[in-house]
Amino acid sequence: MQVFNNLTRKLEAFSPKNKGFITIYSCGPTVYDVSHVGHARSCIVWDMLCRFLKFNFEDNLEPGQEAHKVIWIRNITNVDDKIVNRAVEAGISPDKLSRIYTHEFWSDMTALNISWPDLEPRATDFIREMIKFIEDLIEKGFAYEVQGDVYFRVHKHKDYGQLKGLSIADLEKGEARVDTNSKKENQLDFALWKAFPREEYSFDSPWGKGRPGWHLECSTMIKSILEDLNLGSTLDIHSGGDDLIFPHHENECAQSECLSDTKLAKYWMHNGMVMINGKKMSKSENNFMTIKDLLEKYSPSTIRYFALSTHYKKQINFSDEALSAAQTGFNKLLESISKNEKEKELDNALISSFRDAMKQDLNTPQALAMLFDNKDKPLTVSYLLAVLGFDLSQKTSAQGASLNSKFDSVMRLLLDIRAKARENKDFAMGDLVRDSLTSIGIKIKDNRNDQSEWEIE
RNA sequence: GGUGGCAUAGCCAAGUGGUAAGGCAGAGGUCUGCAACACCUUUACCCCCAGUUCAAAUCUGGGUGCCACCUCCA
Repeated sequence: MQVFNNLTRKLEAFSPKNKGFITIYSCGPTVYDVSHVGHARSCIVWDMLCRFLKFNFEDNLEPGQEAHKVIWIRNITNVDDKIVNRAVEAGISPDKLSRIYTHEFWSDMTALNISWPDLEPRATDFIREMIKFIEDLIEKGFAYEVQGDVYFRVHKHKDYGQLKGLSIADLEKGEARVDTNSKKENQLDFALWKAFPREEYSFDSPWGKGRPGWHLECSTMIKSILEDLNLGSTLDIHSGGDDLIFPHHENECAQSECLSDTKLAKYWMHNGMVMINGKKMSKSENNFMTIKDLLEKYSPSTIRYFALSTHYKKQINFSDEALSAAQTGFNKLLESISKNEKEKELDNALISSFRDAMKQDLNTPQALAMLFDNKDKPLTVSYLLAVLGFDLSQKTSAQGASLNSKFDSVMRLLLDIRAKARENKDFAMGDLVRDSLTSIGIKIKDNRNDQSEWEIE
């Protein structure tokens, strides 16, 4: 299998680091608000990767291949200034707020049929380990304390800039658009620990009350989990959105690699950003869409199909036109395979071409095209759709959330038909509608001005 | 200002040296009382210019356009 490794900017053959295991860490959400379509894309993509790895390395081994258990780790970031600010606004504790949005996130993930990660560490459960991590970095001379803050010395890491593909000198050339922080030895240095005077959410540390820097949690949790599993200190795959490459992932690399003297991850994979109507998704510019908004109009399968019909590394533009086309197209595929003659057994040639496409850095657009080309093989097509994470039990057009609004329209229609019948003195027809609805448990009420209303009993 | 990415039909999107997959929309047809559904058929010389090659959407150079990152972000 070939994957594009952002560390080398090349397509590389994927080979697991440890015998018997494949470890993947995906950067998860900061739980301070409802999840948006960017999270949806990212989660669908990495879910698809894990499902395919399981297909390829656990269940359908090729001759001579050893089985590997796939372990997917996705974190929940529940320490963050935004969480504290929101919590203060809402008048609840930051912990409560982050738990509320964690549940919101889970419900979105469930709706989208994203499989549960094998491990889902939360930042606050690893504060002690983070402090130890920082202490060790200070001891080794990679970090320094200033007035309750602790910063990482970027210049001490020889590979700094590797993920971004730049040298430290190059990075320094970039126009500094950040407020300069005079506490740092160097502007590129980043915080491992921030003094945090607010009582709402700070933790005791050797440097006083404060909170960990954002990048630290991933490094620490990866370290702890890999140690617990006895799998060394290098992940197979670290994944996340493009926007995380710098500085988030770069800094994770720096911390971890300076501490352990080994690579943090063998392969770095990044998904492209989501655009909405051709422009960057941005809350401040009011160009924004939540997963719940999207589920109002489109089925989970449509969203997955749409997300996978573009290669994961490319930008994807969520426009109504494209999503509607995806909905129509995918429903046609499902309808078609449900109507076709049943195959007796799986078509191995098709499975094999599908797998070849997927092995080429997850070429889902090509893999999906193959399914359209093989509508006459419903058994195999359904099987392969499941490999990509489609939940076919959701049925074609029974689009969960959009059902409600459609139901309203259908009821309106039935009432119109009944009104027409009564107008024509066809009371048998009118009563048929009313009595049938009543027997289903929907009560019809005719009010004075001939406006009928309904309610579910 | 620095860096990276992308540019394929009306729209979405594969293809990375051998003569343009697939989907949506459109057109024609089979089916149908008429439709819908399904099925069949059909629609592109790949942003521009120059070069390398027997051969380029695919490689090289130069343009143009769009986007992202450099600040919290999947």
